[in-house]
Amino acid sequence: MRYWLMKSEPDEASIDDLAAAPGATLPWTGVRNYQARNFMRDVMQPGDGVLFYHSSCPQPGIAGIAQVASSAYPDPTQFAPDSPYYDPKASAESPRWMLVDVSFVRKISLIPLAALRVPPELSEMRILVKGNRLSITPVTAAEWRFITGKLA
DNA sequence: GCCAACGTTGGC
DNA sequence: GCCAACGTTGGC
Repeated sequence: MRYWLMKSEPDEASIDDLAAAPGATLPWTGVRNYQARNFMRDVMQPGDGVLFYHSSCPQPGIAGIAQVASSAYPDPTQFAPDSPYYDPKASAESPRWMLVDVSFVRKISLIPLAALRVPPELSEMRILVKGNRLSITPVTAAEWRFITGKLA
């Protein structure tokens, strides 16, 4: 069992959108970065814990808890010419981009980015390292416990 | 809108 | 394989 932080722009898919989705589950479409893809393809397992992070918005921060709900399979948006995530170099025979399904666990009162930067226990979090842009990053068990342990 | 930081592309 | 140019991310 591993833990992850996954960024989503709330305009695209917020924690409320996830909760409202059919089965409270969404396919994590649109990842077009190899490192993030490899995490989903090679390392993630159903049941892994996910910190659902809102990015590129007025209040960036952790907005909820989710979990990995499938093993990896090809991201269908790479094959859709009308999708912003279309990749002409991908084909059904050799898909480039893989994703997992993510399920809602619960919403939390937002933990702002600025609050994450305060405790020394979280100072090594990948999300907080300067220059980090990865949309999916591993979270250690200690970081997970520290964050989820403080929730009401 | 700005800008730092990073990833990808493509010519050589 | 190098590296400059370009595009993107994402907080502020």
